[in-house]
Amino acid sequence: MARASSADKILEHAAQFFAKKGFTGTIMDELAESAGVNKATIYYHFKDKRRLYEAVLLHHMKPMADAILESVAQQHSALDKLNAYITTFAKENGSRPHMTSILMREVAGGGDNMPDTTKAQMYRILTTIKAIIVQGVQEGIFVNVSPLVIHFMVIGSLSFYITSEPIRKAMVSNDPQMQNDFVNSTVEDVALQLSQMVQNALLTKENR
Amino acid sequence: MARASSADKILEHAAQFFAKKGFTGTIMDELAESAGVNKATIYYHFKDKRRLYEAVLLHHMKPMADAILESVAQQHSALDKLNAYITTFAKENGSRPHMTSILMREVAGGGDNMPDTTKAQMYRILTTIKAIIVQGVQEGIFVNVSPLVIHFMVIGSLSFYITSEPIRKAMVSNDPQMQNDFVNSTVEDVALQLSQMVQNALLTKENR
Amino acid sequence: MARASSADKILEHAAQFFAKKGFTGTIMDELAESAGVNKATIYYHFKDKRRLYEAVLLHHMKPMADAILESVAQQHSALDKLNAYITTFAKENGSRPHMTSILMREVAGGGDNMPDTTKAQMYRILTTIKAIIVQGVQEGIFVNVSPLVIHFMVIGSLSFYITSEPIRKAMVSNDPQMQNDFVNSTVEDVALQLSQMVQNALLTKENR
Amino acid sequence: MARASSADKILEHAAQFFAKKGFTGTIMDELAESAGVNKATIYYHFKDKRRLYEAVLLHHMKPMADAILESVAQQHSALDKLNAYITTFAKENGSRPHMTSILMREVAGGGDNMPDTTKAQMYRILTTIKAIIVQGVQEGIFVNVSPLVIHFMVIGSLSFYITSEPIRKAMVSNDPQMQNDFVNSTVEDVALQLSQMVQNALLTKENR
DNA sequence: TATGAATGAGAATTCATTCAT
DNA sequence: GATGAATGAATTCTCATTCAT
Repeated sequence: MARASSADKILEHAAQFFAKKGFTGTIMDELAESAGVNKATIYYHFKDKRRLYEAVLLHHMKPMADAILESVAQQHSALDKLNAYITTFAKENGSRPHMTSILMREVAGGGDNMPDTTKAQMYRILTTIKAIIVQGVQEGIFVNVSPLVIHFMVIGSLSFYITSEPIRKAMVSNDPQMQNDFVNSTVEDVALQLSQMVQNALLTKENR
Repeated sequence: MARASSADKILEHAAQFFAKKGFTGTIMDELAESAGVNKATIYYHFKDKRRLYEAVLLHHMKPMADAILESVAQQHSALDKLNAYITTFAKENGSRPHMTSILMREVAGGGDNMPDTTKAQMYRILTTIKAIIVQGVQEGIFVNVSPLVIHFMVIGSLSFYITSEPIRKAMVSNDPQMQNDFVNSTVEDVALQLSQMVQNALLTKENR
Repeated sequence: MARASSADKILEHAAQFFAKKGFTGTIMDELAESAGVNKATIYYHFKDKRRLYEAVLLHHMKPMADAILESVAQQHSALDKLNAYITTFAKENGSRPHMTSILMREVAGGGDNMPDTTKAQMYRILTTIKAIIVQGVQEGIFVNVSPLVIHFMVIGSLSFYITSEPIRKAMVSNDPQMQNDFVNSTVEDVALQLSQMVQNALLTKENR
Repeated sequence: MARASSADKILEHAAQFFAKKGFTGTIMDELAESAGVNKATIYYHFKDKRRLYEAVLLHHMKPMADAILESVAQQHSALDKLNAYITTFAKENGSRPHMTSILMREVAGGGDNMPDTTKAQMYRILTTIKAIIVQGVQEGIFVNVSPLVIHFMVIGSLSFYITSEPIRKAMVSNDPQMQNDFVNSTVEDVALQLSQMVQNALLTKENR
């Protein structure tokens, strides 16, 4: 396997930094050192900090959205699609925790510096959940509920769960009793419980 | 009513800036101009940027946690407490959207910048939901589920809902059809739906 | 007399640097050190390098153009005006050699980064010589010649004379015989000779 | 005709850049792109920026000085020599406007960056005008005047005329009336008028 | 309380130059 | 001859903070 190129290393470390420190909190000097390249090399490949940021987002968002849409497309019933949606969303975000953090910051900041390419991918994901719910309602198995609420319930729950890991760890270090409740679970566990809850919330009485 | 003091104006505009731009993204010069005060005046009142940040958080977090704990304390059954928890959390955050954004950023960043006073308030809130669920399980009406998952479901859903408003607006401006689904709803609506869903998820079959 | 303010000191040293090194050749660090102020102080007063440059030009160009127009206005005949024009132009430039250098660079570069305010002052000067020549032609004492050629003859000769001093000195250091011809003369001398020549060139035969 | 070699293209574009932007203002990346070659190719051919600059100057200065000295040498009387000097100087510079700009910048900057080879050529030109005037004085047809003043009058007038073309064009674009005076003339025209004026200035009364 | 001026310590970006291929 | 990648050394600009008034 080929050694990771400079550009790849930069992209990888940049994702970590942007996640942990945010855009303004990320310092190019530190990033360069962390990635093991000269600072000017970052500029050679990405022109400037903002474009590096955009490159990082693009690098993750498209595959993530692709994975979600694909896994949903492979299912037929609205219920299976919903589960696929939640599961894949959880899996993708769980394996790209940096991206989750970055997107949370973007949401918190009103998305003002979210590149259009990223917005486009978010829109694809949002459109997908909407279609699933519309289908479920037509199938007569879902109550008529705002797709938006469902969407935010899913991404909100999972995003907070994924990104809150360090905080949870810090919290329980003061209170070992909470260890079990707060730390020892996986994204998959949470996704499963979430699936169950969302089903309970969405399914009409006669379909539960 | 007394004219807002310099310190109050600073606090107010600082909350906006920290929410919109984050801690590192907030520039003291811009804050001063926005608040209509001299930059040195900020330093006179708050010593430095970090202490200003802490003042902003403290200013909002304590009342918020107080309100939640109080409203929960006024209820007796676990179910009523749960509803009070969700409703008050939603109301408090809905009226302090800046705080919601700031906390989301903190979570995204691993809480490294979060002052201990803020952590303490978050801990109070977290402890409350845990107690509610424990009570519900003891009452035999709740299934035994991780309080953490419930907590993140609530704060995740609501936080994303509240903070995503500008993004949602931007999204629908391209697609007026989505207007109804994506924008025309209130935090209260969402809190109600969320309450219902969380109940469905938590209540044992015989209690639904 | 008040001590020179930081802004004044910066302006003064900046003129020297821009004259000697050009815009791109001027290094803010060096300028700050030379002016005895902190680098950030330059930015505090002038925002950025370009605006500092513009401030320097504005600071000199307006008084220079004013002086020329005034001295011309005090004369009545075209011939006296012409002499006033040349003499004042020479005196003003002789006492602001930095400005002369800066303007030469601007001319050499096509004026692309000459601020509009500077262009406006140059235009005033150019308009003045034109009016003088038109008047002289109407008075019947000047031959009909392009004012532009006269203008460039005057500013070209004087600008080269003024700015070439260091080069001339360097040249004669190799050839002491040339000392007399090349160095020992003043701007006033040259202006006088120039006046004489321009008169000879402009006056109709019967008026010489 | 052979396709221009890389080195030729570089030399050509470098002259443009050095004229338009100056030495420090010329950026190797931009030059490479403009010349359509890889940046490293410039270094392959010219070693470094300074040597490229020297190559550009040498490429033009020697032929220019040669042409002037030759054309002067073909004349016998001081008057004819003077005319040849002015005419050839104008023609050479008119056909190498980049060189004129570069030399103006050098003069403006005190010649610190001027390579010795270039200084040598300038010295040849300067020596020539001096010899012409000395001869004219000996012939009894020229008044005794500083050759330096004559020299600067000639090169100043012509240099400003040649290099100011873009500025003049910009000026008249606002004032079409000036079109005729300011733009529609050629270097040859100006050289002719200049010759006439310099003759009037130099010739003793009885020889005019 | 409040402020205009000033600044030290960064932080982003630039740019001439080199080098392996 | 030529080039894409990489870099060291600047260089411009920023920003939290201080201080005299």
